[in-house]
Amino acid sequence: MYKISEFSQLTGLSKETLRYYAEVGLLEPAYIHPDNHYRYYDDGSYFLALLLGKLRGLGFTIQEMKKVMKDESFLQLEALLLEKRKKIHDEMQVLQERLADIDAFLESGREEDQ
Amino acid sequence: MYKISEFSQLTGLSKETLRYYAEVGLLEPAYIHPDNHYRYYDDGSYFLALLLGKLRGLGFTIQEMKKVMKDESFLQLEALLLEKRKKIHDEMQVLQERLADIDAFLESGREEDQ
DNA sequence: CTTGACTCTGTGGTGCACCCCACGGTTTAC
DNA sequence: GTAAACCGTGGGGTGCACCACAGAGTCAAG
Repeated sequence: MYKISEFSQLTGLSKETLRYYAEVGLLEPAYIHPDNHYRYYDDGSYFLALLLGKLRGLGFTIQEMKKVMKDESFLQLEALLLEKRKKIHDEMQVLQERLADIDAFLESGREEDQ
Repeated sequence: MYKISEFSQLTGLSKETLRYYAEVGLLEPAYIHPDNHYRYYDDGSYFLALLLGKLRGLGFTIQEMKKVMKDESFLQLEALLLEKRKKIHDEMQVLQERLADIDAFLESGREEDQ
């Protein structure tokens, strides 16, 4: 059982982030001491925290991470990763269109100069 | 001279957006009646509002639009468009890397299953 | 036992680009 | 003249993912 500071160092997630993740129900501590309300994390938490850190790095939002955590067996993890993959792809499409729009705008500006 | 509602319809920018753009110094009304504080817009405003609407569609932030408006001659417009173009390009790079990371993660998951 | 390090809760702030609402004054059309 | 439509200001709220801080309680080491 780790206290929050130690767990923070183990996982690379800040104490505030851990508190926040607990608050939104993303990663609850394994145990909370009833008297002082200290949060205690265990090795199971550790595994989950690493996964969350990884997903965060991949650009997952809190809501998307929640979907991942809801399924304790992680059988859906692959599907959710593919879903995220598609979202990112769609975002890239939008950016691609913006690039094209800017190019068109630049082009129209150059014509006016002639 | 147009009052805000009419100008909103002409430009496609909502009244709240016009109020907001005035507040942040992006597009000031051509005239403000000293008694009732009504905002009045003219044809010069119209041109600028159309440009702002266009830039907004291209994903420009307020700060980026401010840069455009600071230069009344719009001689820098092309440079600012190219600057934005680069930013979008960089964003796409980030997304591209995320896609690759997700793919790598998917791949590592599949290996474990064997 | 003391002291310093740790923890908790609750609240406020961040940046972005607005939207919405209440309240009160104004204008316009009839 | 009156009622409907309009305008203003000020404030609060939105969603995201935290960070910062104050004040109070708690733990661990010497």
